[in-house]
Amino acid sequence: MTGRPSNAASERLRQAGLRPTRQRLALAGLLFDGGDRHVTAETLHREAIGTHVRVSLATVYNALHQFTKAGLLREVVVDAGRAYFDTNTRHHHHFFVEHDGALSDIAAGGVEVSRLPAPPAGTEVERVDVVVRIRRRQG
Amino acid sequence: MTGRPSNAASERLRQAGLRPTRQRLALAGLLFDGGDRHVTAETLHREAIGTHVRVSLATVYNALHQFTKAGLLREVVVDAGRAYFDTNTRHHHHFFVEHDGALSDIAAGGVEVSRLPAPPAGTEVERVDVVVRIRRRQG
DNA sequence: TCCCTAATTAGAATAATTCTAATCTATTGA
DNA sequence: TCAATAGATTAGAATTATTCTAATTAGGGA
Repeated sequence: MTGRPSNAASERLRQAGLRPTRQRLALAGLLFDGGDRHVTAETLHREAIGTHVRVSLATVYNALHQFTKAGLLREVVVDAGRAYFDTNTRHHHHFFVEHDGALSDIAAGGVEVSRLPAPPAGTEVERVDVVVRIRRRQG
Repeated sequence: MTGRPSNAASERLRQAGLRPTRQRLALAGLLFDGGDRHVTAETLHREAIGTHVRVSLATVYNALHQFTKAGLLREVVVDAGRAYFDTNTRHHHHFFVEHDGALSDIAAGGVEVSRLPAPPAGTEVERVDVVVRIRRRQG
């Protein structure tokens, strides 16, 4: 076992300026090997533990924030009590089921926001987020 | 001091099915005597203490949630770490400055959201929230 | 290889919120 | 009017979510 690790996750981390440590590689594998995902620190940590990766919850938080700063993830604000992270970093919006915390994407082209008023003097728009809160129909 | 309290705040609470207790009257006064406001539990508690109202932070949280359930307030989700409450309960949207937590309203008519995709099968739309994240222009 | 430096990890501390036991208040009946 | 009862309310304690920082680990040059 001499060669440097050089799989996709490792390369992705390297290019983001983050050392491909054991913990980060494992978390990146869970996050990026597959389709788009939405996670919280808690769900990702539980998943890591479930696959026998030894990593603390604090490290999961650190990694999620580092990945976000590096542009590999995007934070989604839909719940005042919990931070969600999305592996889809393209501009898009969300459906959110408050009852169970389920999140799903709406492609940017799927919603049109028009007639936005000018932002307050001295400020500029950074991003426009649309959250469609939905609930399961009773029955 | 015999007559029952019967000012505006008291009446508002009574109609919401909430006892007009000393704590609730004081908080309602701070919230509703004036124009529209945005508060967090922390800012409202600080304000109450500043006006010599003895009330615990937990009670402020309770009151904010009770007022929200009664339709006197509306929760605004713009920050994953902190709950904001808005005295403007009409349908509308928000500008949010992440750096300092400043919130301001955008009248419902000020934004148009069109071409919304149908929500996932078995669900119905409860509310559509638009958050325009802005930042102070550097300088 | 060893040392130096800087990045990284995770236990401890903090911040935000909720829970629940104790307290208070309104109402009823005597 | 007064006491007893039931239900609502308050706030200290507990929990949950997140961040901080000291100790550890790892990379790169001599």
